[in-house]
Amino acid sequence: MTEQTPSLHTLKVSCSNCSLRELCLPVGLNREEMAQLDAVIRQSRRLKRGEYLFRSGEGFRSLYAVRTGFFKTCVSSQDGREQVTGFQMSGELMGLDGISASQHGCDAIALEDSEVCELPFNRMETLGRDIPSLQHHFFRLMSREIVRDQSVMLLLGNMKAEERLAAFLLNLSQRLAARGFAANDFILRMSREEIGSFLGLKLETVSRTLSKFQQQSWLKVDHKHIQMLQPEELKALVAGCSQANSLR
Amino acid sequence: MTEQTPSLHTLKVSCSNCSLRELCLPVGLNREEMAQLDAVIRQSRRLKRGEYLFRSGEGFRSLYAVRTGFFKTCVSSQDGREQVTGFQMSGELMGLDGISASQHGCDAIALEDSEVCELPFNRMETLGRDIPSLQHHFFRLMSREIVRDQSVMLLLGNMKAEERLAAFLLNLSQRLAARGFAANDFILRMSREEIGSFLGLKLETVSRTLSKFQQQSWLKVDHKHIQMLQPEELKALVAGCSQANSLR
DNA sequence: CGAGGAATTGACTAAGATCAAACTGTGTGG
DNA sequence: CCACACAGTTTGATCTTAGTCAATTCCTCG
Repeated sequence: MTEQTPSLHTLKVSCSNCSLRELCLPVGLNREEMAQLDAVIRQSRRLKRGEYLFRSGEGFRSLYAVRTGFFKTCVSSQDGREQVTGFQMSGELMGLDGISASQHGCDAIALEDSEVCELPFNRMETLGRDIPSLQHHFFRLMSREIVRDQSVMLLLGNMKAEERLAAFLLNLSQRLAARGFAANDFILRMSREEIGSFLGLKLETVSRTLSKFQQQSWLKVDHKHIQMLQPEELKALVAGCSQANSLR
Repeated sequence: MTEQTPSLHTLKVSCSNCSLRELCLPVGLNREEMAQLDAVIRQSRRLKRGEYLFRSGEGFRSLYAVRTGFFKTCVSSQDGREQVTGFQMSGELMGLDGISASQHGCDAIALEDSEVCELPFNRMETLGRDIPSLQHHFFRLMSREIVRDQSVMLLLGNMKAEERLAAFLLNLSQRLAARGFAANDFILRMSREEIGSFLGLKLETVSRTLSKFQQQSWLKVDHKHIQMLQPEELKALVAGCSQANSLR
């Protein structure tokens, strides 16, 4: 038997022993199904901060799951206006918008050095036919993305600057907590401008609003380091205007 | 042979002879597959103007395709702010957001007397495993919805009132044209308030902006009756700021 | 260590929201 | 069939919020 000795870099990462399994593919697969899945998912790819994972218009072949690091996805118009459509952290999926036209509909950019798993879509589709629960999981993932987008629409269409920022911070906090990080003490991976782009605000407004929250001692803001001193106050602010908290 | 004589009301509508087939399920099915599909899709349900097709929070069982008529979907926050997330016309699908949580994530309301086909989701899912092109079609549909939502985010996050309204009218026009209706002369099925809710504007702003377009003789506005006199001007207005025209 | 990008803060502006009043079809009930 | 009520719309006046422009400070990264 000539088993290849895997070098550290090409070490096959498998879903079966991935710590993100619960977040990424929470679907009851038996041992054999899991092996099939592992056979399809490509070893992880590393990206440096600022690197593009894919660009709008590029041919679509795969979905990508964040293993480590942090991404933004954004669409931009011809005249260069950019809309950040989401920020993705470990266990979250990118590229679902590419299926419809067989080409990516947005840019995905690493906001810090990151690592992703590649999920070749054709093979995942085929596998889904053999593993109903996997197929169902993909439908759910796509649906969840649609629900999230609807929350963003509600935010952009109806909420004031303070409400938007509070909702954003609370959502980040909650997602970090779900990954075992501190909920009330974290580092922003994105700039004020990127936050603004996501929230439909200008960077100055983001900055001012953060300062305002700090003055009210709801937050301690030290550049990218955020401490939520009174998360209840932020929650009270968005209590009325959010339906669920599915922003991302 | 005891063939049931179908009454007018329970007349089984079949996909195989539906005039919307190209819009709704543009997927190369053979005769037998089409028969399987017809067996799963429920006869159409009629709704009067103002009636709810489903409500946010209700159990999710089916997707719905508009056969005739016009719908809006909207999410609302606890304190009653409403965000219209889209307007649906014949051949378009509603309910995709319900898959993720097994309950509907928005309200769907008929804006005129309408008729829908019900697509029981579990059965469609099962059928998808037998008919790969059908499965693929559903992934594409969901992805298209995500792409559309991203355009709406770009609109809500970056565009001015005039640009939003122009993009909205052009999108409507294009979709009507795709259904064989006049592109430049149509009736709005929704109120100014509903347009505003969709576009993140107040009804007064929608009204003023329509008046402005009329003053420039880009439009003739007679209540709900819109005539586009100079669509090129509207196109020029949104040329820079839209990526594609996938609003809905 | 220096340069340049990111963030903060202030002053001013403008777009759209809000409030208010008047007008117009539409539809309903007498 | 007409009159009235009402919802939807238009338009004006004013106000508020967030955007724009600008100056300064402060990291961060090469």
